[in-house]
Amino acid sequence: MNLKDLADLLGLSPTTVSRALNGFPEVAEATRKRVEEAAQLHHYRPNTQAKRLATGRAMAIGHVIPLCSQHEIVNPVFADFIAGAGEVYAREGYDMVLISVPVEDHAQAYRELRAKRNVDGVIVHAPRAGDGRIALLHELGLPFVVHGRASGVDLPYAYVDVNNARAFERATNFLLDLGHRRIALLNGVEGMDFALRRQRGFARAFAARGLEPDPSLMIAGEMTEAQGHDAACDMLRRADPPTAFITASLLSAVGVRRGLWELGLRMGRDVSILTHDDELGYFRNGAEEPIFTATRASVREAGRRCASLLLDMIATPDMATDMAPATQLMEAVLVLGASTGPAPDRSVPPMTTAQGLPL
Amino acid sequence: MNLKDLADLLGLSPTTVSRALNGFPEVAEATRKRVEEAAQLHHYRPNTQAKRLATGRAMAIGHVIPLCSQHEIVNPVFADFIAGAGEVYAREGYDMVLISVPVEDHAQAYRELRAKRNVDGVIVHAPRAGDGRIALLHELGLPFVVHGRASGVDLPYAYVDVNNARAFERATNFLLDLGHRRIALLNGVEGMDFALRRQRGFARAFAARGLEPDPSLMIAGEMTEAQGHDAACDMLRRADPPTAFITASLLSAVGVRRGLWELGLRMGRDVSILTHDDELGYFRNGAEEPIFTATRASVREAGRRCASLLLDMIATPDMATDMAPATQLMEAVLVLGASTGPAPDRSVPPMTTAQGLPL
DNA sequence: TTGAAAGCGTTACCAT
DNA sequence: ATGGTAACGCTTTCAA
Repeated sequence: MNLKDLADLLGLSPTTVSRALNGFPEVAEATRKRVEEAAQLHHYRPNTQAKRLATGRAMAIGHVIPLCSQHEIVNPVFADFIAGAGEVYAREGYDMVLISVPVEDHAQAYRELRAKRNVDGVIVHAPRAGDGRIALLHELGLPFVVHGRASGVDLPYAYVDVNNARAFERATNFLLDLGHRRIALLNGVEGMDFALRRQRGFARAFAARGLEPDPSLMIAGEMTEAQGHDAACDMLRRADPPTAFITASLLSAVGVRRGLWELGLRMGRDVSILTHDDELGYFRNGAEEPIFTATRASVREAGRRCASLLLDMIATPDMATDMAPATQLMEAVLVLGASTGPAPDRSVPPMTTAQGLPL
Repeated sequence: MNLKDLADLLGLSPTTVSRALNGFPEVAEATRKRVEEAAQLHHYRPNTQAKRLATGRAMAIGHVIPLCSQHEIVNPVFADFIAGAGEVYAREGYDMVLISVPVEDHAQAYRELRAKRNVDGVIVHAPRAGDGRIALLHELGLPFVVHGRASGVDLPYAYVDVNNARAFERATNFLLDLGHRRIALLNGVEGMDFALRRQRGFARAFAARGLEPDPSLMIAGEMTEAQGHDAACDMLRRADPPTAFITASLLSAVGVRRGLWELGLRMGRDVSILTHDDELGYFRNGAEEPIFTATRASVREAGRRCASLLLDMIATPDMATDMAPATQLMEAVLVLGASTGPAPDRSVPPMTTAQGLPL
């Protein structure tokens, strides 16, 4: 059942039927009703490909996943981001196309994407510092929104990001206020923009007090349970162990926690742990809540915002030139709960949400 | 730059250019060469939408994600599966379209998918026992491959699955052989087919020795770290605690392990833990390796196989009627390593791969 | 070996 | 308010 069949059936022209179904104002109300009923009855659905060809819009958004054989796609955060974005696309009638690209040939892949015209825009995942994709997409004139940012890229571009630097600065300050001086930072893979910003915030807190973090307590790598465990065991066995850990993901924190147990130490008494839940701006003390669940709402929200932003940009092309209002920085939220287990010697007071802080 | 432009440029007809580029045998070798060079030079890429409309093939596969507000999409396994499938699609020139559907209206969603013709086939994720989607897709005549199976569905259908029942039967037997009688099963969400099969295997091992598992030691739920932790703490504090745990995911196992530490117990000495890594058929003792990494290769492979299978089915439509050779059952692999920490009283011998076992 | 022309199922412009 | 017709950019059939 296509448009013509339906039109013939109704004794109308395809034009009128199309107009009726697409809500054009000039069609008579009685006609519209008749058309809609017939469409319903015969389960008519316009052929996507034909529509796309005729309108010149792909009605699809590409999510390009850098496939460096390792991280990112395995990141559970990714799945929730996708879920959030998917909500928006579904509502707006867009398809979400996943495109995994071996990191080697960005350029080629994006060019093809552009030339083949099968997406109207692109979400850029996992930006690195100085990420070349931004300049490339600019050059190609393909609308895009970055999930995160890319330090060192001077071009204007739309993004949705968490305030990673401030979040880690506050977390570090919190620990410094409690008297900690030897604080370990378990960060994400070097080169990733978010990791860079987190490190900056960490260093800034020290610098503000004329202090310096110990470089040997700062490590970068995959944010796995093993990373946390190994780092904790290694660092805590040294002559001058850290008294606190800040980790870039809940998984790492779980690992640190396991390390503590193995060494007979107690979280909140012997060692403090602050966890930043992947790209979300949540911190908490330890991992007394289920892994992943706490963060999901926020990542979903980020996905939703990225998608909406991009669809807006596509709808109003001139918006692309005036990028400033399109960028969104989700302020990090600090949620520091009491630690679990036996009452800690040094209790951890709840901290309020960081609202309206300047960037 | 479209086909006509290129043709004009070359002084050829669009027909010939199209033929040259699509490898038709009748075009002169010299012409083909000339066309290919010009195409390269001018970065010509056929318009996807036009091609799709003309050929009637969407050149896209849909991955429908049941969005029950909770599980599945958060499942990190999903991301790797997608990566594997993505490899195949990229190679074959297919797009991967992600479609998240609120569980309520399957039927409607699949019907639309079919009517709009924007995918050539579908991968069914997270099948439940008696999953209605299989009958629906059959009825719609939309090619599909299931990742997993659906107990109680009598229709023939193509799937790629792990031998969950046998994997859990073997794991249970392994523990029973060691003398364990009170074995806890920390399973996935009730209703999911894979969880059902795992439970069946577990029960089968007991039944084969005329034994019965204690129902109070069998729980079903989200496979999170918290699930494992809470279950471990709860069960181990009882009057007759389990001496071993079998968990349906590595995350749960990490939780159990944390529970042990908190209660002052040692893995491998006081309590054994066997972990089944999500849908992969890997078992191991504890979690001494990084979470998620061990499983990745297998899930990717499953993704690859599902995708290839579906593309084959699409290429040769008659294959759909003869489904038997299309199904693939990946035999579960048992990898039981030595436990970490101080030498356990009861050492855990390495177990070889299960190969060529009957279903 | 090449080309002209007719689709593919829409939308959009210009009449009426 | 409705209809004829020309795009959209490709593939495919039929001639030459």
